[in-house]
Amino acid sequence: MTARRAAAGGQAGSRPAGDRRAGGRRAGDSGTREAIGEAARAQFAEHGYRGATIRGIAAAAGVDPALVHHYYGTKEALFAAAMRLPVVPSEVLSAALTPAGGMPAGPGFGAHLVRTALQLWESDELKETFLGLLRSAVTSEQASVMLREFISDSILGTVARVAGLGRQWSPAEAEYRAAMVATQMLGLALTRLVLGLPAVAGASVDELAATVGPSVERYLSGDIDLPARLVCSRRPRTAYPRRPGGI
Amino acid sequence: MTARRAAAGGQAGSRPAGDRRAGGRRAGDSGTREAIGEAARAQFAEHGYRGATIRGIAAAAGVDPALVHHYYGTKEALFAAAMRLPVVPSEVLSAALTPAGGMPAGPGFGAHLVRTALQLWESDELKETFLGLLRSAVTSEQASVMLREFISDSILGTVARVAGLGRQWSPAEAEYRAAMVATQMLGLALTRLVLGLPAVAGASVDELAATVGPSVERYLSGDIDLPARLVCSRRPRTAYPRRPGGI
DNA sequence: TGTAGAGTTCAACAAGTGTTGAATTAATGT
DNA sequence: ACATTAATTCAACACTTGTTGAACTCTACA
Repeated sequence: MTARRAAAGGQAGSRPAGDRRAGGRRAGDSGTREAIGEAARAQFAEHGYRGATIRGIAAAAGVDPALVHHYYGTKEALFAAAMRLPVVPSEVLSAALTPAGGMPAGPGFGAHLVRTALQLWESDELKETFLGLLRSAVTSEQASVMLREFISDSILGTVARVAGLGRQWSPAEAEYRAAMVATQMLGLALTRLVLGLPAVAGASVDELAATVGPSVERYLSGDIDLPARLVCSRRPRTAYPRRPGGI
Repeated sequence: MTARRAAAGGQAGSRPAGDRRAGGRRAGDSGTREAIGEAARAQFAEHGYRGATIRGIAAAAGVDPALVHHYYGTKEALFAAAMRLPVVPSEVLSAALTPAGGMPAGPGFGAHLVRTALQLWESDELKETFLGLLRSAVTSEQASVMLREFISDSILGTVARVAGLGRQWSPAEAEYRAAMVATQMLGLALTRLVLGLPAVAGASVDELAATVGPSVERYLSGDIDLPARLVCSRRPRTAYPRRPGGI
């Protein structure tokens, strides 16, 4: 309660603290909208789309539930707004993925990638967005689409582009290789952040990077056994051939 | 609606179809309890613990919601009962993990393991249990504990035991290696079954086994970079040192 | 035949959900 | 000083949720 004042610090508010009259406008430009957004991101990250409630978000922001609907219309819209990444991740990713001293796809690149990702979601608002997306995508159709697009467009595209520098990959092969990386990285996130498997959650970033890195590197630049249909690049891109989970 | 008759077929019921009087006992031993259990497993698999509702489960079983509470007491108890594996998986796993012709940890063992797992949850009641557990573990504390224990005890233990035949691993090292396998396999399940990433969901079992298999094999029998604290086996087992997700 | 008991349904309660509209207060522009 | 408008709260609606207790109907057994 009243966590809003602390959370939205530095935006405005020259009025004395502790005033809580009933109804009425408070100040010209309080950071309430942003406070609601941050509270929503935190709640979605912790409970997922279904588990997070408007009343809970409002309480965390120190605000009436009706204000949530006043600023963001519906719960879906609030979720979409809260899960919009604060920074466009492609540039951040490209910058983070290039190790100091050029040579993006050289040896040790996999470990560098894993370490970067682990550090990125170790403590940040990016972690909240990612966790909220992951927790919600498992049950909500909308969130599933959002996470899928987020992974496909932003993450996989960038990873494939950076890692494929100097190589001649068909788009289909690049997509497949990047998807394998996603497979490993999402499993790492799931077991470490969500499930809390002891051996994974208890390991350090460097340890995990050293162990998992070579697998990722193999997916990106190794001599893997590609599906036969991908070698001659007939580009079956974004074909969505099957969806076994019924999502 | 009235899917119960079809779902619980072959149990009993010698009365004419289409009767639906109000109240009262129907027959001596209808398979209602089992029908409710199956409906619950399906609903939990599709919507997760929070998303599945008692009324929905009852409707899927063609039964009054009160009957659900009559047989299984509360929703939590129903979930626990529905997620109890129909077959003890350790024996199934051990049998499935040993390729025809001995030599459990030889070359190609990783691909065999991946193929086995993919086929196992391709179409079965095991897939429903697993999906229900996975979908629920992301938001429900109880389900998270269940899935963690399920993975730690049943899966990881068996995998580590089978793969470590003839090797001298400390328990801590075996646990770490098996956890890395879980990392990869859970990521595969998440992207293929839940998220439906095109490149992963569209690939065949054999293709994925060929691509992912070597990674798993490396985790199990390869020369990986182990954390330094694991080499001298001071057994920090089940230590739960940290849980970043706040689960 | 009668009685105990299991199977089943009905109706409702209390709590929590997203959402809405009216009312209230303060800042701002004229 | 006055009207406008944005920010905020209150109170409620319509709905869904898990859960409960009473009632009803049939079978099984004495």
